[in-house]
Amino acid sequence: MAAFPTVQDLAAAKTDAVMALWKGLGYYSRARNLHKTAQIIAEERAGQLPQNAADWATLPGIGPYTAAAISSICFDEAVPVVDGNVQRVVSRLFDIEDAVDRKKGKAAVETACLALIDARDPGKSNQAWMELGALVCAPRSPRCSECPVAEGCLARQRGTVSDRPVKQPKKAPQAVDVVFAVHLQTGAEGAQQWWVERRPESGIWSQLEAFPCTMDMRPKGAEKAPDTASESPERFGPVAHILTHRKMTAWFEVVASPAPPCDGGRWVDVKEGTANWPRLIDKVLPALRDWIGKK
DNA sequence: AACACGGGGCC
DNA sequence: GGCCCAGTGTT
Repeated sequence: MAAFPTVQDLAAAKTDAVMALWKGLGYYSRARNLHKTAQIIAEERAGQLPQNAADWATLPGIGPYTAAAISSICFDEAVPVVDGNVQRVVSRLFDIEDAVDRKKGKAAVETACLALIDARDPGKSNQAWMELGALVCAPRSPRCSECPVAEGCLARQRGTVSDRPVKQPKKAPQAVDVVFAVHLQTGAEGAQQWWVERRPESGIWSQLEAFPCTMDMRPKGAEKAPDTASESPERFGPVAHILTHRKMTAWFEVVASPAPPCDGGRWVDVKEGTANWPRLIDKVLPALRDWIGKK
């Protein structure tokens, strides 16, 4: 607000300036979308803000939650603001058995919310329900004795508070075997170097650098690495690494074949050289250097 | 519907 | 130190 007090200021700002202020907050696409939205409002809408939730939701970065929050708080529109807190409060109040992150359960929460909005001040009402979830109707150890609506809470009457909200069971991360090919050479100055390639634009580790690698999904249910992939004098590993949806097991194999010359690849000093590594590689680098040194 | 984004809170 | 959280956009 200090740097860009008006929509016009934000619209006129350089992307770098916006990103610099956002630094450290995460979710950088939000800053880009905010900037884009300011430009749309300033340049295509003559500086006029949308006046209702449906119109707000057409702008980049504004989804149902933000559209409802802005419209109810700023324009007194009686639309429910459904965030994680409200999902919890409402699913307990009405003891909703459907998963709140599925269509049916979402709709049930939304419908119940409509009955909860105080039309005298929709913005305050929405903020109150969110705050109730944040401070009283906590995920664990909710303070039911301090809750102003405990009397009418169905989950409390039925003893299902700790079972609400129901969420769709998330599927187990898939097991993946990764074999990195470590090509080595002795550089012009006599330093040992390894071959590093830029990752593709999309998919895992995009924008980063890594050793060339193959990735094999393990058959469903297979937890242990197949014997053929297990430890051998030729490869360093196994290295376990967990991502949001993948459970990786990695090996690093020094290969005899010459490094594949390609655009976006380069030789990096094993000792000093740095690259934009994925965390998986970053964390094993010291041990990997050690292992190569002993070979 | 599944997944990525990136920090912070919590155990 | 690892696990989970939660809106939005993309696939």
